[in-house]
Amino acid sequence: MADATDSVSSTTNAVEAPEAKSETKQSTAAAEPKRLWGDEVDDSSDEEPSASTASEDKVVSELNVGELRIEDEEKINTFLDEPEDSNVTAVTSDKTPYTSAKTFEDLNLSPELLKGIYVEMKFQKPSKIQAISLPMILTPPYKDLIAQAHNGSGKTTCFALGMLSRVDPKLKAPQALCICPTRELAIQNLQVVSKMATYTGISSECAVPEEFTASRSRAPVMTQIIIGTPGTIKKWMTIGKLSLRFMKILVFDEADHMLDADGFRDDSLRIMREIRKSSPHCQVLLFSATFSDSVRNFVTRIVEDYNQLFVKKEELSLDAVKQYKVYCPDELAKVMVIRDRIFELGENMGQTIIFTSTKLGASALHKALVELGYDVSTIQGGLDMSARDKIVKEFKDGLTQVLISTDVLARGFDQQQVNVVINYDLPKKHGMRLEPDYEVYLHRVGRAGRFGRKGAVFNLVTAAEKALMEKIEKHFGSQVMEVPPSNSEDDFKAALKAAGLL
DNA sequence: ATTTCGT
Repeated sequence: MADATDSVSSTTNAVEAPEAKSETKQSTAAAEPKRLWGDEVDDSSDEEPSASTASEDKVVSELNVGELRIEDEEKINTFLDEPEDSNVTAVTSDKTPYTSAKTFEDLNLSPELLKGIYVEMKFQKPSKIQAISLPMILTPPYKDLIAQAHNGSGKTTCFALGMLSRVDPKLKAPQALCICPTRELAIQNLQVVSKMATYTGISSECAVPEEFTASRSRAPVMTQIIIGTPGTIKKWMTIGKLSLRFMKILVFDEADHMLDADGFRDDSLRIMREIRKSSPHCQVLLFSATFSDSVRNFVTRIVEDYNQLFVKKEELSLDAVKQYKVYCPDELAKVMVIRDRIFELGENMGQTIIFTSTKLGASALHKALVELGYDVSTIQGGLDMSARDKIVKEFKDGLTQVLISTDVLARGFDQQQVNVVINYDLPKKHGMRLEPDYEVYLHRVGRAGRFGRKGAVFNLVTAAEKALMEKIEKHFGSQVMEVPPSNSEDDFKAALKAAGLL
């Protein structure tokens, strides 16, 4: 693959940056301390001494990716980095040479898959994260991968292409499995995969709970790519409907949540163990925008000989949107803010998602806003499957402007028209009054400003939540501007203007 | 708390 760069990189253990200039290899890497994937990468200002990036003769590429630094450790680990803005770091586990993909042609994909990428998906070239991760995924020996990727950076494409290119189109048996935390995310991912697969003849289906269908009455799975939620996948496995013998690749979307003790860890591990029993060489990919400390320590124990890729915390999408806080004396004030400010000003701002922490809270807010005469819809896990599907479809079709949601949509939900996110309440760690759930906060924020679009987040904060808000600001080190709740529209107008929405 | 299922 990648014949264009053969002469440069055939003997180096390198993932080349997409826009790497061939002349730029400099020997400045010696002083770089070894950094493991589990280490904190944030808050420490520039650990990358920018003095070494001698900018005189440097052509700044449009992707802002400079040359890679290569450093051989005494161990087999090789360290790859991007000096200029080291927001993506890849760590390979051995000497397997990887060359980053400047184009999709570099990836040795089938012509049918390539056509799907260009014609159906209308992609032109790999995003930064795709350029680096895809060669790691697709180059034999197929190593496991732990990848932290921005919200909306195209990580779905990474594992979708991974699955599609590892599947043998002629073998009519399940060969790729993707596990997601919610039904909605599984359905969304399936839509991406099946669109990408248009010309390949590769089949895909969802393994999610359905309202009127019993698993036991279905035929054994012959679909090649399965995307689903833990419960249904487990069910299909235990009743023998899902053969694992031909499984080549296992993907965890929102991997940190899937492997969090407080999330789906038990289910995920059980599924993974079963697959490894039948298919010991099944490749495992872990993708998420966030990895909490405890999870990333755990994760490195369940995969071995893995490649890894991570980005700095401050690069994780928080800067793409403007964050605001509105101190509200009580809950009524929150409703008034939504009514008088967001709804009144929001006409041309695109769609809005209002997050609540509980199903009850979602229903209560729904009731209040409907009573005020507003047309909102609400989704939460307590609803019928068909109702959930309908509400998501209406929102994705643009028929609904405002959607109230629990954290069922906090992760991964991709709707590019969403420019405003409202935290009706702030995410808290389970059972902890004063401890914010930073990961959920970041994922909620990530629903706005998809793919670098403009966006604004309004945190509606009561006195009881003030400490949470302060901790969140401190944790991310990002400015959350205060907007007064009631004085005049002008403050909100200014906030929305600053966010680029008015 | 939230998610997913089973029972």
